[in-house]
This record gives sequence, C-alpha cells and structure tokens, in this order.
Amino acid sequence: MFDRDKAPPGMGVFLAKLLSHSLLSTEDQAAIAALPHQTRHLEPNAYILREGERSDICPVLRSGFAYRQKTTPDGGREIVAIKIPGDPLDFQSMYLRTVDHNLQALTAVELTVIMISDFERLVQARPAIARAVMVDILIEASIGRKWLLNNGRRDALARLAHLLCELHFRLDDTHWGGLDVRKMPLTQEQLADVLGLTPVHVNRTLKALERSGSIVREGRGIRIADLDALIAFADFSDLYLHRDQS
Amino acid sequence: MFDRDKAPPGMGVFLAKLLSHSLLSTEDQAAIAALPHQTRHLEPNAYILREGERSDICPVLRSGFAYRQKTTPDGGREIVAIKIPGDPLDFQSMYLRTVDHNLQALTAVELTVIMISDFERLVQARPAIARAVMVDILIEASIGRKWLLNNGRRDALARLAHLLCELHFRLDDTHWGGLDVRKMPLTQEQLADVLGLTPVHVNRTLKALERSGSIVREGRGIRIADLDALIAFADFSDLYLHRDQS
DNA sequence: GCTTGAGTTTAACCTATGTTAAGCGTTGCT
DNA sequence: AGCAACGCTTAACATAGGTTAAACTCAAGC
Repeated sequence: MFDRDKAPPGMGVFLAKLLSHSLLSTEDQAAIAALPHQTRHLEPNAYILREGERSDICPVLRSGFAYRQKTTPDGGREIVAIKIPGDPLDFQSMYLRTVDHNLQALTAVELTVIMISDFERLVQARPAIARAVMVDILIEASIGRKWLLNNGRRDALARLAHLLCELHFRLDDTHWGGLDVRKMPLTQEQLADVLGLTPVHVNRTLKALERSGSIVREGRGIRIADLDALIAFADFSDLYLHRDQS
Repeated sequence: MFDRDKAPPGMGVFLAKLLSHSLLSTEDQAAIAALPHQTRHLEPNAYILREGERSDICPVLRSGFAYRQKTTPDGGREIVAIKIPGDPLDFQSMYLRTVDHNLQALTAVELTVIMISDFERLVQARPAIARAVMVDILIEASIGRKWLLNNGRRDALARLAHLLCELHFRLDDTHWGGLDVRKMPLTQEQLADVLGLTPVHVNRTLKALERSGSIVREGRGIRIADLDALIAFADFSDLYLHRDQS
C-alpha cells in the first residue's frame, strides 16, 4: 500500500496532508519545509509516545502507519486512532502537559521529528498554520466520535465495513490510491482492537464480508471489490472526514 | 445539582471553566467578559446544532447540561459527549465548514451565544485565549478516547462506574460540588446511549452498583456513596481529564 | 528445504447483554 | 382529584459476540 521509496523528501507528505484540508500560502509552505527536523526509523510496534510521559517533540508520519492505543488493567487494548502517511502524530503536547495514550508504529515507520519549540514558534507567527493545526485536530476528533457511534451502536459487520471505507477514503485523500492493495496494515487482532471485538469474531466477520463479495482477501491483504456494497453495509458517508475545507 | 439562580452573570461560568485549565491575564479575561453576546433559554432536548448544518455562533453553556449525539439510520443513538455548565459547546465551527453531530440540551438550558466572527477576532488578537481554546478542544478529545476504550473493552459495570466518576470530577472542577446530588441529569435511556447499552441493562447495572453500596439512588437521582469503591470498579484515573494545566 | 513463529482459521461451547413486553411509580397538567 | 405521560422496574427469553483451544498457513531465517 505504501512504497517507502516514493515518499517525497523532508516535509513533503506532511505538507500534502495539511493542504488536503487547509489553504496555506507559498510562504507558509516554505516555512514548514524549512523547519529543522530529524528523520527516525522505527520497527513495527515500537513506541513513539507513552501514556503519562511529557513530550517535547512533534513527530510526523512520513511513511508507514501508526496508531494510538489505550489499555485496561486486565490487558484489554483499544486502538483509538489510526494514522496514515503524512499525518502529524502529536500536536497535543504543545498544549497539554502529559500524554494520555500510547502512540505506536503499526508498520515499519519513518518519522519526521520536529522540536515542539520550533513548531510552536511557527504557529505563533503564522495564523494559517495555526488554523491548519486546529483543523487537523478537529478532524481526528470527528473520526473519534464516529468510531464511538459505530462501536456503540452498530454490529460487527457494519463496523468492519465502515473502517475499511474510512481507510479507503483517507488514503485516497493523500493520494496513496485508496485501499485496493496487497498490504492491509492491520492484523486481525489489531482490527479487533479498533472495533472492540475479538480476533475470532473479526475473522468470522471478514469471511462474511468476503462471502458477500464486497471484499476479496489475497493472502493477508484485503482488497475492496465492491466499494458501493461496502458503503451500503457501513452506511458510510464521508461528511465526518471534512474533506471539503478548500 | 445546578441552581440556575446562582449562576454568575454573563461570561462568568465560561471564564471559570477556561481558568480551570488555562492561565489568562486580567486583560484576556476582561476581553472575554466584554464580548457581545445574547442569552438564550432552551427546553430539554431542544437542538442547539444539527448535523450537516453550518453554524456562525459560538454557544456556551451557562447553566444546565447538553450533549453531542450521533445516530444510525435504524434509529440507534449514541451520545458522544456530555457538556456541563461553563463548557463552550462549539469552537469547531470556527474551523470546519459543517457540523458533524447533533448538539442538544439535556436539561433546561441557558446559553450564552457569541458570534463566531467576534470570537475569532479575539482568538487572533490574544494568543493565550487561542491556547485556552485548543486546550479545551484537546481535553474533550481525550475524554472521547477514554470513552472509546471503556465502551470497547470494559463491561457494563465498569463503564457506568467510570462515567459517574468522570461526571463527579468534572463537576468538581467547575465548583458545582461534584455529583453527590439529587438531580442526576441523565435518564437511564440517556445513560444507555452514552454507554452503548440498552436501558434495561443500565437498570440492571445501576441496581448492581447500588447493591455494592457504592451509589445510593434517591428517586431518580444518584448519589455517590463510596467514591473509592466506584473508582475501584471503574479503574478510574483522572489523568485523561488533564486537570493539572495550571 | 526445514524450522519457527506470527498470524489465521475453525469448531464447540458460553455468557453478557439485547429483546419484548407488561406493570409500576411520579410528576405535572387540567 | 384524576389522568396522561414519561421514566423506571422486572421477568422470560434470545442472540451476537466472547472463550478456549487446536490445527493450519506461510513468510522469514538458518
């Protein structure tokens, strides 16, 4: 799904992501591109942030996937957000003292790491960038509300279909070509942790979706075979993704 | 729980709320207090915002309770946020074109209504206020993540106990004295819509909590009788409320 | 080309929560 | 006072999804 070699250098994907929902002047864009930053590579499941920590970096996902996760004391885990290439991973620490969830690499990952202090200066100097940050945060919150609705009130089939639709459209936006690909980044166990189900039931539900013809599974990958059918199962509408801010 | 007559006039509760998590200079506070605004009274269940709408107002909850709500086409409803006196109800429309959920009065409600354009001017002129807005938004998002964890991975008892703890501490912050009161604002049906359960099961679970001695029910109200027990059931920690930004 | 281990699949059985439906307060209205 | 209406309670029954456990697949390393 994601080809590391094709990732634009430096801030490229990040800029593309911000531009997908916000307008930024050439100067704003140049200011972002000029930010001092480091690149970091992480293995799958490596922690980027831990709950309770304080963070002074602003990591951006240059390639690969990541997720936010919270756990219960008895070992339950819930994935509360999935982040795709281009996504900023933590604006929150600019404003709140402690991190309230764990942030982990889902796949092998390349991070662009900016110092919070540098980014803060940028945000203070450039209202359009401050605005883009807000928009990004608000869209993630909107996705969270949608997940809350789905996990609370829809059955396993609808939830799974909805998640696949969401990933499809989100990947579409940043021009990675949607989810019709070999490399589904989530294992069935991780899908279960997103949807609030067990891996066993995710397996059953995937089979049901496949039987319906809306998806095809190729090895461990999932390909959307009939997006309209999937949208129907999910009652999917992309309103909550706020893809229309231009 | 809330006594309308004791509400400070104008922007009082709103200021108190912002000050509970952010530092604002006397000038910032004065600028907020000086904002042109209207007062509106609404009946329980009245809509404040509807999904799909565009909004040009920034409503603040001066008294009473409100909730954000989303529905499925087959009539399922999920409450995705509960707002208490002092809470700003919609900063989002300053940044996003359309509203992605419904916002309704839970009880009878007094709103302080500011024009978005006025508030926007304030935010642009005063970085500390912009910051306070961000903090408020981020804390709501953090609460959403916690709900996602609870609804996905904990049983009915833990979820209900957790919600009661949360309301207790949130009401504590804005000095309404916590939740040991006669007037629980949520009906059992509404509790069910928060927790992703059915009203029948909420009833069973309330009885179980009462049998355990951690709560006492007086008429339709709930009083917390043993906060520590409730905290234990819920595995509650207030970290996610970010009550420590001072 | 064998082994290993992570991930998937399947099956049999279990339970927390949902469903339906009826009866029971309170509260507020006339 | 009497009556709606809304919310609460209870019970009997149903089921989506959980649990456990074993077997299977297949890519990666040796």
